[in-house]
Amino acid sequence: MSALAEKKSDKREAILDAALDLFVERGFHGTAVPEIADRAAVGAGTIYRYFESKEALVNAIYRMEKMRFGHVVVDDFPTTIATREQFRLLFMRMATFTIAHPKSFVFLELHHHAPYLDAESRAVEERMTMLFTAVIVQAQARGELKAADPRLLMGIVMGGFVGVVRGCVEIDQSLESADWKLAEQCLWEAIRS
Amino acid sequence: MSALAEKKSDKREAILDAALDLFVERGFHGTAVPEIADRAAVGAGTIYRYFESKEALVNAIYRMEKMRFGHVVVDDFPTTIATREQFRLLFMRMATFTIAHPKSFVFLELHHHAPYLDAESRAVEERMTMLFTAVIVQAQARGELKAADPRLLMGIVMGGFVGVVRGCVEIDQSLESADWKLAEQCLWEAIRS
Amino acid sequence: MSALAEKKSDKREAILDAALDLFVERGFHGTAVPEIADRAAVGAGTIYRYFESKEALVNAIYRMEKMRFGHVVVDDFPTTIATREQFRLLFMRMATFTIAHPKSFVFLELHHHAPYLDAESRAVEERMTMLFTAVIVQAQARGELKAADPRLLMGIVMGGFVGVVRGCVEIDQSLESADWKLAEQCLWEAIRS
Amino acid sequence: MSALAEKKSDKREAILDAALDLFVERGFHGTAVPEIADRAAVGAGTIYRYFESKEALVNAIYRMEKMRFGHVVVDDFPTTIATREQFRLLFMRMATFTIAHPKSFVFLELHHHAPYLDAESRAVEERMTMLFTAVIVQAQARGELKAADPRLLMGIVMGGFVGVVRGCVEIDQSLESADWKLAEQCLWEAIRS
DNA sequence: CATGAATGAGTATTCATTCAT
DNA sequence: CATGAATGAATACTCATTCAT
Repeated sequence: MSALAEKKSDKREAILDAALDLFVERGFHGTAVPEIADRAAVGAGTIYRYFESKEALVNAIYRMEKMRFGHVVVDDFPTTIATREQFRLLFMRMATFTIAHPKSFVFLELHHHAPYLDAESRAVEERMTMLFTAVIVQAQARGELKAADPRLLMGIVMGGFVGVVRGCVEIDQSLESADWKLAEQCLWEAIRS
Repeated sequence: MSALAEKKSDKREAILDAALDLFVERGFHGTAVPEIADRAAVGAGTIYRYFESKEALVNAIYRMEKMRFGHVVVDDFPTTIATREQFRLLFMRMATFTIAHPKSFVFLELHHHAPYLDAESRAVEERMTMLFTAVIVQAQARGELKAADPRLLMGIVMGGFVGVVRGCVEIDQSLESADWKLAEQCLWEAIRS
Repeated sequence: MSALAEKKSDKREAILDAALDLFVERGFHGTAVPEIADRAAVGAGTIYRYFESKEALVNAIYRMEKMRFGHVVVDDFPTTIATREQFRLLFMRMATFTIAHPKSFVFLELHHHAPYLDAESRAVEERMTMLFTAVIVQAQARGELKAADPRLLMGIVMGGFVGVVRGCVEIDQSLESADWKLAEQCLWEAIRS
Repeated sequence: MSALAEKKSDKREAILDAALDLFVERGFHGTAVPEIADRAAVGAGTIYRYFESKEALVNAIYRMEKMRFGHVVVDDFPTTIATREQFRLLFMRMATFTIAHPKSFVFLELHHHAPYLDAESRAVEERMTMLFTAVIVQAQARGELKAADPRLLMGIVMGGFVGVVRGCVEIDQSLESADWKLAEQCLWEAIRS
């Protein structure tokens, strides 16, 4: 109402942030709505002014974070540069996103295919998968990647990336300090022909 | 209570199986104890004859499965054969385990570092990690793997493996039919020097 | 706030109307204050400018409707005409009121002795009962009504009247079309000596 | 389990009794489930072992009491005796039921057509109404009742009966002491031709 | 031993009421 | 004056756990 910087609702944002944190820490079912309210410093009832239910809330977070991920990683993705450069760019953008929003990344990982995600959330996920697949297929056509099921290659790269991130998180190492360039090189060698 | 084959209690086994299934399907907090009892075809109270609490149950499963994984994957692991062979063996043993016990594998993945795992469960996990690390360090000493933090390499390999499994699960493809040899080759190339 | 016709506040009236409707449809506890606000097309807070609480609101309605009923039914009630005529007049005035304000009548019926009615509301109710009783006692003194406890006779007449109204409401028959004259004759025969 | 007299579940009965009392005193929406549990001296959760929801509970009570009423009032209703005798029997059976189960009677009155009654409950109600209607129509055919819409006559009689009961309840008079014979005579005169 | 009825603390959600704008 | 966002106590309902049988 007052400050210019307060574009959208303060509280909505606070709720989303708090819920993201807690869902990452304790899981969806392990997080009580009043806990979210407490951490967001709002009343329990306030959450229901912004989200119809706990499920609606988790879905809102999923879609928002997935799209944020998409904006950072796939927006303006160059299709004409060399495959090696494409891979590096993709990987580094993913690293950039993960460093900037580590919780978001972990959240997206954890909720990949959770039963409480609704059709729309799943659609957002699917769109992104198809994008990646297309890039891989194209590169395979140029003979620059191994001739395997694109899903296998994608599984290896995304899984490997997650493995690196998890390694950092588990030992409380800062993500900035990770050897992203080396990891990128490893995973490139995994899939290049 | 008579048959020789019935070493441990029938019921205990049934409970563990049912709980494993449900924890994988719906998560720890998403699974009610009476549901476990129903699927195990025992009374709800019976669960508490074998396990002190729901947490004790999930920890028992975690330790049991982790050790089963260990038995299949690391028992009698040859230290003298070539690194390439060591990697292939490790990878294929992991594939064997995952094909034989897919739920167990997914369970272990999902509960990696869950807050309700107790100290002992974490210790089991740690022991296994150290084992893998030792193998990697040794191979690095021989100059056969990239000279990176062993945790990075392990993250890539384990993550990549999980990525392949998840890929199969997501598209309901049988794990037997996955191209394990190709995946193994990819991940070897990822980490070899 | 300007027009002469707007004696009391527009909004107060709208709130009373909306609340009457909803209390009849869903009961006192079954009606949410914001619902009343919505139907009255005012803000939820506005209700509290006019009424101290939900209870105060229901009491205000009760007293207002009870007094409206009183004005139609007992004002200028002739004490000198024949008992038969008195009864006919009373009955037809009640019918007139019920036809004009069916919701009000049903509301009064439903909230007869509700625990959230306060002392003043109960007093309004009592005054009206005493009036009726006096008429009955007088007529009994003239030997024109059965020599029973006046409360019994009043119970029969008022109950019978309600029964007729409920019959119409239940089958969605318009109250105008009811055979009021016949009903009046029935109930007169019930109590006449 | 033990006592012979304990045919059905003790607790189920206690819950039904407590709920009947409270629904009569405070209405459906005005009664909290834990209040019912308290008065029934059972845990709140226990209610849900016997009834799926609060609505299921109120419907169970409605059906049970309606049928109990039916058993007392309409079972073995003689069709061959004189109409005057039929009416007296009906009326006195209703009085007997009301004296024996006053709360049940008031409950049935209050929940007549409540929106949370389900189709089955409504069907029970309808069956009884049709029974009464048939008796009235028959008597009209014999020219012993006024030639009015049977629903009107039924409304007058049932309404009048309720009026008498309410009169007693309001002044805390015992129902036994009511002058049922006189009331019966009044209502007979109301409808006889 | 095994059971499942019983429990009550805990959960998601609603709603009467307040108050800053 | 009027509002409706915000609140938190209260509600219906669930579920881990116990215990009499």
